[in-house]
Amino acid sequence: MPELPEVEVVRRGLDTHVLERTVESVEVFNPRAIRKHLPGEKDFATTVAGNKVVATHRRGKYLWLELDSQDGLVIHLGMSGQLLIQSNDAQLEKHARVVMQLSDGNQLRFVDQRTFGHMFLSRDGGGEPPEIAHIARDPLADDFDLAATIKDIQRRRSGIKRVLLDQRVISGIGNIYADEALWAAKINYDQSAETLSAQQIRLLIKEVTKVMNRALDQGGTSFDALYVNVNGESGYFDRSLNAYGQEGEPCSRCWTPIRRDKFMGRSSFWCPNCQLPD
DNA sequence: GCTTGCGCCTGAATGC
DNA sequence: TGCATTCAGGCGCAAG
Repeated sequence: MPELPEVEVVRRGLDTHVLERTVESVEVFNPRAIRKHLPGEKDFATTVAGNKVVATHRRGKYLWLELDSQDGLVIHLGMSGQLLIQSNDAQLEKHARVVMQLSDGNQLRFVDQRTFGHMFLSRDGGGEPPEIAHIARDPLADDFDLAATIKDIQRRRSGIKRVLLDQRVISGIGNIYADEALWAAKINYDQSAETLSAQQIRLLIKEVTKVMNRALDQGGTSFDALYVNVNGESGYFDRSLNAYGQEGEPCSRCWTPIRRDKFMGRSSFWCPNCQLPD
């Protein structure tokens, strides 16, 4: 699934292939893809069409295209979403949800098998879309405030992993990066955030940032001219994972078998020796 | 206000 | 063989 580094790669791709182009027409193939655009399909298509893309932005895993009408086209890729640049005559993908005809003869296609992704038009007159104002800065953002984030984490009583996944506290961290950062920092996923020291949290954020930067360096180099995002897969999957998906495998630090727990309707992978519960 | 549980969705993998 | 069930997880809603 697209992690934050992949979303940033997509944004850069949009900068190259969509910026300064006009959206000539819009076709919605699955209304679920624009379920958050409350005025509906027809309004979406007619309001987006005719506008030029003047800037691209990202916050956490949200993208938005700034249009010359000052509206913002907000996009989230969800679990399986891709943005592809294809020529007009290229065969439509099976899971194509929204197709936008661009003025340069190409199409911007939103393809999403599992339809967790979505897009909508924010009509607030430019600037940051208010609909995503609750999304915190991610660790790669220029204005990410480390000290304030540490303080915010320390006042939460939930388990640290739930806090890491809470986009209002810190954005861009998914299940995989959370497990890997917790493993690297030797912290149990269920330990209450308020019991962690500032130093421990700083280490956690440092680890997650390191992983994101590595994936970003990788993703940035495997970029095809006609593909904004090649396959929606994380560059992180190419690297060896220390915890995520490693159930039963020996921990690479202490050889204790990695354990898997049910957590928030998903899985948590952790080393029962290195990441002792509090 | 804060914390917690879960529904949404598809297709691959697994179970009977 | 074939049908049913489980699993994956980002996000936001709603209940506690």
